[in-house]
Amino acid sequence: MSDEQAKLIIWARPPRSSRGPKPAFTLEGIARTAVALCDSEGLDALTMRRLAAELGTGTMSLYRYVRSKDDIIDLMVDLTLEEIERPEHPDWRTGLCWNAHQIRARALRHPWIVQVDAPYFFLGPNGIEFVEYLYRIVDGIGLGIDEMMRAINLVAAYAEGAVRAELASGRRAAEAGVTEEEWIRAHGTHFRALMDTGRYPLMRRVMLEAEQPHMTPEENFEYGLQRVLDGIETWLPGFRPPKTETS
Amino acid sequence: MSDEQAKLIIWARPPRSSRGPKPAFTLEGIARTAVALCDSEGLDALTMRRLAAELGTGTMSLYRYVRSKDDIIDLMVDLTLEEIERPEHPDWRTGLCWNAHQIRARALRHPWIVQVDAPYFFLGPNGIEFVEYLYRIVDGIGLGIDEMMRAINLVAAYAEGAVRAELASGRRAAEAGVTEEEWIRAHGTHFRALMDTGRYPLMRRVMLEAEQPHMTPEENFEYGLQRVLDGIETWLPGFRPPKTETS
DNA sequence: AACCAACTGAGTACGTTGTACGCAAGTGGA
DNA sequence: TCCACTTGCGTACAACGTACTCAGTTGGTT
Repeated sequence: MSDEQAKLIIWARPPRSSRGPKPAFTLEGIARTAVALCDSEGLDALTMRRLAAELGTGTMSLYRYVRSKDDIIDLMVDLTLEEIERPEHPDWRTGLCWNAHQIRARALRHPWIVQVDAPYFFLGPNGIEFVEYLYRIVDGIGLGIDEMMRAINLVAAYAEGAVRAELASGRRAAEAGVTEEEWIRAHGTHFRALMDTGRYPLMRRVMLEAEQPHMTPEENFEYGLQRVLDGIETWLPGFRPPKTETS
Repeated sequence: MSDEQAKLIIWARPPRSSRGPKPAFTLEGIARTAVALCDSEGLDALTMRRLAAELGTGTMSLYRYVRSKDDIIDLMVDLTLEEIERPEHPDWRTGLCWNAHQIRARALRHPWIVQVDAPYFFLGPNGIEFVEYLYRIVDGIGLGIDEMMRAINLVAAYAEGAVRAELASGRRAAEAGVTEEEWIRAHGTHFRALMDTGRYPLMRRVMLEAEQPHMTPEENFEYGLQRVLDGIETWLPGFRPPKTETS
């Protein structure tokens, strides 16, 4: 861990000389505090002043460790990859499926993640380890490096997009702060009127049937994921209709 | 168009009475100016003062039209849906494929879109028309409303996730402001050293083979999209070869 | 024709944000 | 011992979203 800390420093700050007082904090500690803060109070609560107070130090002290607030967010994203285990899998489909669910679980634990701009541009120690792990899942099944990359990116794109849609609308609804009844009163009548114009017969059906029990978000995610994996499977070289694995 | 303007007002502000001076602007005009501003200078350039100046009015005058800056962004997102045509398609696959490409094209024209938090929570006039259109694509092929919704959401999740990944890393690289050579010097050597540890043989292969020509982003997007559509197709009623469930 | 309620545009001001700058104090190699 | 170089951190500033306020404009009512 302290070995990886050294790598982090390269990204966030130039390496320290041996002169001068010992730093009172570590990048990891700072990031961990920031993650805890955002987990409980959301990304908007992450302020340099607030984070410093949480750490019991002065605001500007943080800039001895990072160059900007964005650096902190990069470190936070990398830190959350630490909690994703990396077991071996019997085949690529099981592996990619498991991975997609891990991505979703992480996003549910840390909902602020879907709000950060380019979460995968910065590759910290955990990120590197994670990406290598992804490639290992699709390695040895007869794919070239480009095909492996495409399969990984495809599953990642779906998982990110789906979980983002799942979380974002919920957060927006919460931010609006409206109780459900208030929302219905403000917009529901307007919507109902729009539906009654007859211009939107299909959306009308959606609204009517939306009142009966639906799939859980979890099941919806799983459904889409299986379709994506199906798609990869039909395209994979050596694929046989019954579940035969080429090795 | 002025009919739709009336709907917009319902969302953004209570309806106007006939008393008092005529408003100098329209919601659509404000949103259009804001879109032009963000297209050319990015989402960060969108400030209330800047937008007001662009319109040739006072900053606080904008608040006669919207309740907050977020309202403006909602209007902008809806406005960009206006430029997506809605032709008929011979079959659902052609339709969903075309739609995914439209989503990508829109994001390339308006890169700031992938930065807004929950683009589909607010359903403006164009958004409603667009969603109804999506349902029309998958209507009449024997799907229940839930299945239709799932098919649409799946393609949307992939398209959003893929285009977000495609754009976000590019924007981050641009923001870093580093020329390619500088980036290589700052991080490339660090990366090379990491690769030389032998811990990441697959990423090493990626880096080595990444120097030769790759697929264009367009082709990569198309590849993933076809896999997603394949996945839907294998699941559609009337097509039942293998039913592999892993969980 | 006169009135005034309801609107308009817009200036001023406030709280909060990220962070540049500077300084006193601490520390290890010379 | 010295001092180059670190540390934590207080102060300060520009820019942000927006609440408050007020003069000016308009059209329905009298």
